[in-house]
Amino acid sequence: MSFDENQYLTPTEVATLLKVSPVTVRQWAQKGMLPAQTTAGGHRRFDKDEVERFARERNMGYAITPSVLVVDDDAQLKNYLVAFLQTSVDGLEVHSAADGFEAGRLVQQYKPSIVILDIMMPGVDGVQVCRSIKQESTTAHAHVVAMTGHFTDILEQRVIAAGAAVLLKKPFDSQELLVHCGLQEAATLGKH
Amino acid sequence: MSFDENQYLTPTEVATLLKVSPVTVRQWAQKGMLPAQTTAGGHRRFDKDEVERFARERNMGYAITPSVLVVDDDAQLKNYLVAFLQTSVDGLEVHSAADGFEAGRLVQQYKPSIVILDIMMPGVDGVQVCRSIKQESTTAHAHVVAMTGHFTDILEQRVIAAGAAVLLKKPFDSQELLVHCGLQEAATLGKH
DNA sequence: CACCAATGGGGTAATTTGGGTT
DNA sequence: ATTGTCCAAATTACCCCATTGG
Repeated sequence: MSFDENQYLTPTEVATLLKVSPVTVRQWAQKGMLPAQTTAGGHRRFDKDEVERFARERNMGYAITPSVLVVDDDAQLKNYLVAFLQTSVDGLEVHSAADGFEAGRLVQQYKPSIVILDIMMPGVDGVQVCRSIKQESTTAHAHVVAMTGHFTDILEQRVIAAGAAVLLKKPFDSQELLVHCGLQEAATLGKH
Repeated sequence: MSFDENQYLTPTEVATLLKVSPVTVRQWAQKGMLPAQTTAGGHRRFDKDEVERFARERNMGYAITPSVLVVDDDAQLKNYLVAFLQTSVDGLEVHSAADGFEAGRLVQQYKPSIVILDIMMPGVDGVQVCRSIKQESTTAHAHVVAMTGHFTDILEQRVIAAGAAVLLKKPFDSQELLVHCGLQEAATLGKH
């Protein structure tokens, strides 16, 4: 029961995620169904990705902590969005990136359920990023909410074609963002 | 300060690598299972090679499979380097990225032991990328070989300060690359 | 030199784990 | 196929204070 930052999972953590007892997880590991590494003392450690794959292959309910990734080079807007989301939705895990490299790293690390993406960042082809997120199976599930200060119909078409759910025109209403993220209900609950 | 690399690892770094808590690393050190040097103030510093040996002797996972990530927007050079590395070193795992987003994604996914990085890619601040790789504990171990077509002493200073092992001036000799990657021996072996 | 957040050390107590067996 | 229980051992939490590194 430790932190979310760790890349590895302990047997009980896996058990909790897969809604099973630790003993069962142990068996799966012994039978080689679930690949595991070991510590010096022989305790097993599991890779998040392996567990996820294991769960998916067997259609098990895998309780992934929903998280949001905000990608924008405008530090002010980025920080505002992070703060807004964190205060609006209780317990929501929010990360942010200011450039393409960080965005890629965090997408792969957290595999967020929602990506709020500025598609007109200097030096970053947002449409390509969106396409990339959708092409990789480990991140394709992400709900991409794109945004831009230079809205055109053509751009909107391209962004949607790349897999985004919507292209928002800056500036936009905060509540509108929540709606497009599918978080409006959670937000209402969180405010009480 | 920077001869070559971070030859030494701090307790938390070791803990992250071996998928264990810092406390446990401390115990291992106390019991003499894992050799450690100590600072004047009594804090422990671990030798990279010792940690690797420790992990190998107990066949814990620990990224023993060395892998290389090539980052360059020039598709021709990128593909050449990938092909060259794969044929030079037998069984070497090589990946490549052409933009910042892909680079970030692959760094996080494979946590390569070596990153060959063009630091003057359009729209990508290579120095920042290098710094980012070195700052994150899960990828800080990577040996970064930077390269550029616009070599200056100032740039070299900045790149090295950001954590790269070297800044190569394009064009460079393939053998030279292997040397800076620490792969020359493996290459020789692979050729027979 | 002082400041400061993050990290590390020592120690004890609490929790978790693997394996055998049910 | 999954889980309960027992036990010795491994790992971790927690406290308090020192060190590290900017």
